[in-house]
Amino acid sequence: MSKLNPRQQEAVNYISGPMLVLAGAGSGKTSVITRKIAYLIQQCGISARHIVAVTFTNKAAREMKERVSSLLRGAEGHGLTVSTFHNLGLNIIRREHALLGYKPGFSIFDDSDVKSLLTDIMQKEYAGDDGADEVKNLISSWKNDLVLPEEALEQARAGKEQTAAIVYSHYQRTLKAYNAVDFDDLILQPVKLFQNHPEILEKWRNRIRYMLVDEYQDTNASQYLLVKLLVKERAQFTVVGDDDQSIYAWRGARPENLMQLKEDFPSLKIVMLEQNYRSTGRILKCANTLISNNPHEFVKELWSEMGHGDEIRVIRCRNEDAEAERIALEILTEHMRTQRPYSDFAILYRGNYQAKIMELKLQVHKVPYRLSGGTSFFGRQEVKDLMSYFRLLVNPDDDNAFLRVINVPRREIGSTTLEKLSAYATERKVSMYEASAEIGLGEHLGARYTERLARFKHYMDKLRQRCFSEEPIAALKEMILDIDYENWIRQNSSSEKACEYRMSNVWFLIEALKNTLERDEEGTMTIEEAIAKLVLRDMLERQEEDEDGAEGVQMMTLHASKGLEFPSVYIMGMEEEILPHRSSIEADTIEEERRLAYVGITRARRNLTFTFASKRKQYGETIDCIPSRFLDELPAEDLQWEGLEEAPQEVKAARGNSALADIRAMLKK
DNA sequence: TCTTATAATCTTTTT
DNA sequence: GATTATAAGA
Repeated sequence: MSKLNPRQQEAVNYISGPMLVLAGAGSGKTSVITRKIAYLIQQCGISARHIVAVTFTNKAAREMKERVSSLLRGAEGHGLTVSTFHNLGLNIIRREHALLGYKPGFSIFDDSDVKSLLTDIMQKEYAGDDGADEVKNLISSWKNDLVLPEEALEQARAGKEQTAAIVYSHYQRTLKAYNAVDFDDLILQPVKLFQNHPEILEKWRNRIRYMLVDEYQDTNASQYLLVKLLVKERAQFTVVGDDDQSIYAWRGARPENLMQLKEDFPSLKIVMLEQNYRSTGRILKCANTLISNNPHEFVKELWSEMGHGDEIRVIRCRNEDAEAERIALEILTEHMRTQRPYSDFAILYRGNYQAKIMELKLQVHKVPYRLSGGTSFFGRQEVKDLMSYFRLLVNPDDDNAFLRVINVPRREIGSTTLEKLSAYATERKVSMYEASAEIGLGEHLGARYTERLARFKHYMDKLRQRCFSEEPIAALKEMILDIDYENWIRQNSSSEKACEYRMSNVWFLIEALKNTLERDEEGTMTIEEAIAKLVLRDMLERQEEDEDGAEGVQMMTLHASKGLEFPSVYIMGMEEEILPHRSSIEADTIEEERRLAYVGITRARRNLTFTFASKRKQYGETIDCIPSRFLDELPAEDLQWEGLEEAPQEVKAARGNSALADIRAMLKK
């Protein structure tokens, strides 16, 4: 406790009522949460079983767990729950699935599953699939706002919204038929359950005596309601958040929830943490000046005792190639000169697509790097294939998984056969998998094709039995050999090397499944649950870290960098249309982009460098870039510009940070 | 009826 | 500059 400053101590010690901790970047927020958990257990005599801490990412949950256990002795921490919102929701649905009308082994649809299902529905039923993405976003925001299909139909106004609402109800029925939930359901369904079954809610309330929520500004309406339901009258909770780091409004987060808290819980105690233990004064000044351009409910200003520090550099490069080259070379020479490990450096960017060129340059100069986050692993064909096999094994109702694996590898079952199977299955009201071996199918399909379908079903049936009665891992490994998946991958790979790499992903996934089963503390995990955890990416990142070791330059999106810190930070692509992103300029959500830049800046401990390109290739065409407006909002006296010599007159003038709007207008013309 | 080759489309961020 | 819809071969 002596390591904490007075404000932090206050935040840890106050347990008699609801509490909000407004924690600025680098103000020791994780310390407060972890120490508070230890305090609750050791000083207040609350059993760890009754404490639940919720975060947004698996990474944060894992880190918190580790830090808490280092503060505790022996079995004190046994039964403590530290998990993501989605994992908590999954556990609730798992335990209460019968009441919600789901069968055990239900599938979790990830983003790409949802998208393919929606395009399918729209093509079949509503002539055309244009705007499937838009519909997906609308449905997601309805779900985040606890709007059910019937209500959506009522309140939908414009034509677009109306079709979306119709698709929504269709979509929800289909999910139910597939015995599947999507990510939003993981929160929505528990909330519905608690609202309709007070006795179940009571049960969970008795289990959860104290609740802690991290990154509270990222909660959406349904997540907040879930918290509110669980803590209700007792109101024993602490939430920690920072409105300046709210960067997830686009997926339904409501930073207003911070204000709402004061209204919902009038006895709310607020503590503000403003001392920063991470960055130099210059970096903080940069961050403060930038964010002061946003309107504020809570005004806070970060300060630190870390000294003034070096100037912040802004480097202009000829094009995106030179930009990446510059960063790679600089990290290389810095590493050589100062012997600082590569892991001291981080490269941050707005979109994942920017990573590609950077990766290339790092490889050329033999700089080791670690690319973290991203959907890349689960987006891989071989991973999707295998996951679909897993899903179909534990959930035969999952038509989506069925369609993905039925012809992988080739079983000579094409679209026409599947159309007919689908029509028959719908008529009989069974899943496509179930329908595959039904006698009546023969009336609609030739013997040749019914035979092919039946053979597949019988194989999977046998495999399922083995998975549940004997060693599931061994059975799955055998399956991969049975279906000769390696050969299928080889045919679809450009080279033998690519094939090898993809097969290593396959075995990695099997290993991850095995480890998830083995690392379960209670020893009660079933294969269904292990697969569900895999979809939520739990247990996966840890293994990646174990394998690669920590050495290497860290590359990630600005979003993924939240909560982390690095001695040296490079933020690339500081240009209009990138940061702020084009669509944010159009939608007029510049504030969120500014907060994104703020998050990036506050990741840096000692050195901070911005880069931008004056020309860049897009759509295969070269376009002129305009430096980001955020650069102009930084304190000019703390910046050191570089590479402006050959810049066009307009950009040069922009440096002085005046009359910028005019110059921009000029450049745009 | 299934598979392979060519043309048209887009790119934010994530559990 | 890479991934999905469409058309022609097997």
